[in-house]
Amino acid sequence: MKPTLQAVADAVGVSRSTVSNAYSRPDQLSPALRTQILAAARELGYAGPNPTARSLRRGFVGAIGVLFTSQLSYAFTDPFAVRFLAGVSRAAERHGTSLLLVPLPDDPAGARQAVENAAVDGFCVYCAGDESWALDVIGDRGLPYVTTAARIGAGTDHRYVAIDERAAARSAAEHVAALGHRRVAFLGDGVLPDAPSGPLRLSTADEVPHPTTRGRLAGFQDAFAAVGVDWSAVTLLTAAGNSRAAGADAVRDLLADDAPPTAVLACSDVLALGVLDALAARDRRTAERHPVSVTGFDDIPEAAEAGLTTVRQPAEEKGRIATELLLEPPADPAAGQVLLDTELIVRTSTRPVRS
Amino acid sequence: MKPTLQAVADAVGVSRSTVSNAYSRPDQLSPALRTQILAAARELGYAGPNPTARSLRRGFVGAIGVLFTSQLSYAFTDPFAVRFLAGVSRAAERHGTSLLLVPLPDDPAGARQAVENAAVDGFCVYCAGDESWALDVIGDRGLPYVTTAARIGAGTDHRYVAIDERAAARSAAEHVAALGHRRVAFLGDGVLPDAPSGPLRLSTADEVPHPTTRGRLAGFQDAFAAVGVDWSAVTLLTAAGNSRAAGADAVRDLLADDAPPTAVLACSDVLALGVLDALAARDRRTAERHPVSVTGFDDIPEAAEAGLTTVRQPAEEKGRIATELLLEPPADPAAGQVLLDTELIVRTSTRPVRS
DNA sequence: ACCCCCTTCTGTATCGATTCAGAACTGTAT
DNA sequence: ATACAGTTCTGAATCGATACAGAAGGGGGT
Repeated sequence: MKPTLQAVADAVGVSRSTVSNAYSRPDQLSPALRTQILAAARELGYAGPNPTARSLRRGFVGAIGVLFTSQLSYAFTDPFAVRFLAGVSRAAERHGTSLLLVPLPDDPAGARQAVENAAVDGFCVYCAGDESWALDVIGDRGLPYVTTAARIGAGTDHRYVAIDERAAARSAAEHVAALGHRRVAFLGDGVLPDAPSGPLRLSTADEVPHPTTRGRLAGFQDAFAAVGVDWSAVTLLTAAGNSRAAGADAVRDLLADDAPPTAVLACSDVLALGVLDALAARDRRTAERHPVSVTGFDDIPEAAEAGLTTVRQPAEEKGRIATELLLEPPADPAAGQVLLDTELIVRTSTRPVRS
Repeated sequence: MKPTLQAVADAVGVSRSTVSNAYSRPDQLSPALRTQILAAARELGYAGPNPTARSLRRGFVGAIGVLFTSQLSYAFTDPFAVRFLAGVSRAAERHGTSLLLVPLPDDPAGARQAVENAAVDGFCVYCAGDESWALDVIGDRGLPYVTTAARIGAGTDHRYVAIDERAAARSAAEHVAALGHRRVAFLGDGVLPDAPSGPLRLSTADEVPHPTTRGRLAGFQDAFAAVGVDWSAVTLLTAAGNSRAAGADAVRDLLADDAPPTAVLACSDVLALGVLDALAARDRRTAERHPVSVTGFDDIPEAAEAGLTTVRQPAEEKGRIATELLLEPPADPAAGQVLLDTELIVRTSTRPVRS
């Protein structure tokens, strides 16, 4: 059995409080006694106060939870999420706060419990699906949280760091529209939950449950509606998961059409890269006859190498700011609602439509 | 003030134990009462048992610590570390265990405390520097740990998942030697602590403190010694940090020499990519006059795109196995010491020396 | 000498739950 | 009617520390 504070106190012949002070408040006892206590502790193999007991008594933990509303291991697959995490860890590092990555089981009850049982002082929620249930649980626990998307219907004290998804997506779509493209496809991840990869019919973007995807699709729609391309004229594609493979799967059949779209607008770089993969896999003649422009979203490092036209959003900064917002809440609630700038990065994956 | 278990008990008119059972051992009370208790809890805004108190009483936490013996944010910068983390998270996910990423302050005392204060059931230690102090602290706390490198002088019960660094490095060096290269440079990260980027003199690889780097340098040396190239004839380079920029910095001066080495063997892909950057930055004439072969180590995704010859080690598997070893220790201690296979991947960055 | 203050240390209450032996109650077999 | 076995619930002890009010001891000023 590992020795406790009490054991050390007994060994030295002082009270528990004094030993506690030796560790946590050195100014409360004489240096000589402190040295003696620490020596005795080493002797006994006491490695310092039990973190759990300390947290219980002190009322705080020194760790924040990071929640991905999707598989945790997915977070390490998406370069954007990794950059976000890098930002989070940088801010946490500065505050001496640890990061608790909480995996969420697939079943709702289990996921709920995971959030209830996390020993943390607050949550940084990376929105990648339906997270409102989690925010409710966190709220019930009385813990603060910060999200990466504005929560609809939340009060003015709700802190978040987001981008204007719709405007950002529109900027990409306007660029593509300006190049003359009129027969286009929109590609999103999980546009409708559980829908298989491939085309989908939807009367309006409002039907998409996930707010980020909804916003981006709406932005695409805005730009094309402005040049007279009706929503019903665009092909809407969904991918089963935000992965390169899923992106490729989603467009494969469409590309085999007689008259495939001249441009595909994807809701993420990862999906867009998958589209590029699928395009590269076509035979030479098809590729020449039907060139396809592609845009992504996020501007992950791989996008530059692939020459992908995309919308850049500052990933690391998003993570860093979110964490800072959580760890040191601004006095002014308005300062807790951050909208980051985005920038259209034009590369070689978008070209004028062949006339 | 958030309600406690006691508050719920009082509201329903039962004992604390019963409320506790309602959450943790549903079979210990009648379904009717349980329903009533949960309803009352919801009513009061009680979000379930306090995780910290529960951990204290139960004696375990449900989280494992992940320790990078370097800046935590660095972990998200190195693709190899990210793949490793992906493996860790996959295994943790399956066990319903959370991951506590602990940032280590620069000062030794603070770093020690960070390890002492982490509320976890065990540690997964990613070796990337000097970690023996941390292992000592973890051991003193009576917690289990798994490392990514064999610990010298550790007992047969020490669990780790590693590769044969020396043999792996030798395989790369033999390939380069077979291509006829004799004037070569070895490049490592932090070959000597605090040494600035650039050349270094060392009488033997044994002087390198970090075991991984030491093993790899020794492996390089083995192969070249076998073809008659003495240790004193190779240029030893150190980089200040495992980054592309540091790798480029380390070789820049050397490349400007009249007779630069014909090959650079790096201890990581990240450094090797930096070398490629530096090579690409030379003017055309120099590049043609002095072609340089380059090898890396790890086989990160970027290596393939860059055509980098490298030694592949299974990153995700390393993380996954390490975590499994921690969470479900094998009965047979020998099964706790895993050596993974490596494979030399020959690409275009190595070519026969010009005769 | 006396009083007061300051430093150093002690004792007790407390953080919020879980555990486990046993009490109370119910129903069943004898 | 009695004993016995289950089920359901209770109470006290416990996990390992920290906070805070106050006791003890030492020194300076008058």
